[in-house]
Amino acid sequence: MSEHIFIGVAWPYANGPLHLGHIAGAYLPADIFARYHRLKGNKVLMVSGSDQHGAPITIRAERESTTPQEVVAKYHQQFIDCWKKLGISFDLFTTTGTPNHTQVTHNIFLNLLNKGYIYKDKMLQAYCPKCQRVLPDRYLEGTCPYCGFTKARGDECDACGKPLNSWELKDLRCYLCSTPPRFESSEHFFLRLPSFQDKLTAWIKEQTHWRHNVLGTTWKFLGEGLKDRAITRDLDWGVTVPQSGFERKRIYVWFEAVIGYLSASKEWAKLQGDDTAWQAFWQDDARSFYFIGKDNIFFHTLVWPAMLMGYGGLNLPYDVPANEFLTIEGKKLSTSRGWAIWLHDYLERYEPDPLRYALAANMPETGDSDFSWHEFLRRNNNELLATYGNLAHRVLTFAYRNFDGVVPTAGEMDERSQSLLHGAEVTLDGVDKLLYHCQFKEAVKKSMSLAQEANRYLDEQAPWKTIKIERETSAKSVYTVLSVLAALKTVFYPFLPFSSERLHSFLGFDGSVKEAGWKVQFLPPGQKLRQPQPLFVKLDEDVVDKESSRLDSLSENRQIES
RNA sequence: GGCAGCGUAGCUCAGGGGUAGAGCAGAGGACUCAUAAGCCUUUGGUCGGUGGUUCAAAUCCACCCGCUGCCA
Repeated sequence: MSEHIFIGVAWPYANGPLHLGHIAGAYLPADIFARYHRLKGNKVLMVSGSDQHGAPITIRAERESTTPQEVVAKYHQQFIDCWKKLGISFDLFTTTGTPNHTQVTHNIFLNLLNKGYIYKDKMLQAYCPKCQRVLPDRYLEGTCPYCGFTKARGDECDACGKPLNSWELKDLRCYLCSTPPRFESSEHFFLRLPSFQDKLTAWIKEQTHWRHNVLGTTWKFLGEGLKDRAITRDLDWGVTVPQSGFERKRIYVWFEAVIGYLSASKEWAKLQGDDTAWQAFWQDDARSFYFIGKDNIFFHTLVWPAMLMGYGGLNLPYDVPANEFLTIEGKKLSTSRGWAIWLHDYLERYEPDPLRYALAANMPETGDSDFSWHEFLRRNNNELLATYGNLAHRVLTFAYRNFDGVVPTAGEMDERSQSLLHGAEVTLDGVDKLLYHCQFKEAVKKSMSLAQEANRYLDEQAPWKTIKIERETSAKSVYTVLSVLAALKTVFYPFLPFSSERLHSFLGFDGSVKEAGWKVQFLPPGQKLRQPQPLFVKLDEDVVDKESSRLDSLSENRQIES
């Protein structure tokens, strides 16, 4: 039976390029999951988009003497290019800047307002008279009252780690121009999160299938007690507030960005020519999955569900398989210090599949994990290429040369060969279950072990020997391994779509792996093979040194600049 | 500071009350179809530290140390 699977992926902030942490954390697992479900014959809707609002973008635009719209457009285009090159198969990747998004946001805002989940109140805000801008906490700087650090931010002291309220700081000033701010009273809307506390608690209790880290974080927030949160800001860049008197205010990004999941679904439906097509993914038995980094858990397990509960009639998340963080060469990623590997930069120089493999095989599912160029090289050369790529290449070239370029007729299958074919089906089944439960790392491992088993079989059978004595025996072994390759291109498809498609074609199939479905696609004897080529490129050892020094120099330059 | 997660073989990571696991790296071997890839065998860890609960702890508890994140 075909299922409806909604996949929401964290909205990247259109303020800078994407790095490997973003990919390992959200985009790659989401794409693996989407491809898997499509192959299973399920209906998948995977959406996301550029988050284009918020103060950092306006400030960046001012610094670069351009407009927020131009900053956003630049990165939005870069994101789209990256998705294409890396094979992240969104059904729609839009932005929060569409009229549709504004309309959907207004609809939810007014709905929650009418039901009393949103109320109006006054709050004090810091305002910089020189920048003529309301200053969010992190744009305030001053001296920490606890440790005396002179560059503490309005929300937290970087030196002693204490959380702060901006008015506690001594010598308070604007982070951008050092002018002392003045505090003004301003009217804003607030979301009554506490009124969802009980319902959320009851709902979270049922989510026993969620990851431990996600549940742990969620319970922590519930335990502390939810608090009301402002959902509007004094800004001019953002989604407008549909209330008179609020013409110069905008909806706070955190509130409208999560609504993007719904507005993107509606936009997708319109593009399909069926305005109601989104409903099948948001109602009834449809299950929704949200792929995010651990920093985003609060918004996806509590805030967004609360908004949905208040709104009514739409499915709450079925799962939020948040990943932990990726470190680079053992050090934490830092965009401001230039300690990052940028996706667009990687894709200019290397193939997508090896990266997908390296990140999936070591995905930060249960804890932070590390990416190093040495490890990347090893994964590519010793696992991907040596175990899987070489298996494909040795069998395909052997069949191509010795059996007239066609799939040989197997003849009678012995027990060993049958058990390997059975093993292929067991693997398919096992990977199926693992992917169903979002256990990506295990799924890669299990897939690779099938390739290992096939290598072992091939060595035992030695068709290169038997072909000199008994052609049928050799044909049987070759046929068996070709069938295992057919299974491998299927199990690996979610992880390695590009090489799977190539293998699919070398095996003589037409069309895409997608159409073949999640099953061992046995080869018709006599099917014409295509001239095989190596699936993966061996990387030279000096890649490690080159990339490491590149990383160091980028990082140093960045520090000199700032 | 509070809270959460993590700390397991040289490296990257699984496991999670009952004789320590995988892959890679290292060592030895047989083979040669293949991108000098593959296969077999093998070295290697008192599971961050100290206490405690238990017949039994890497696994539970307490405290400590280190790393990471969150504090809306």
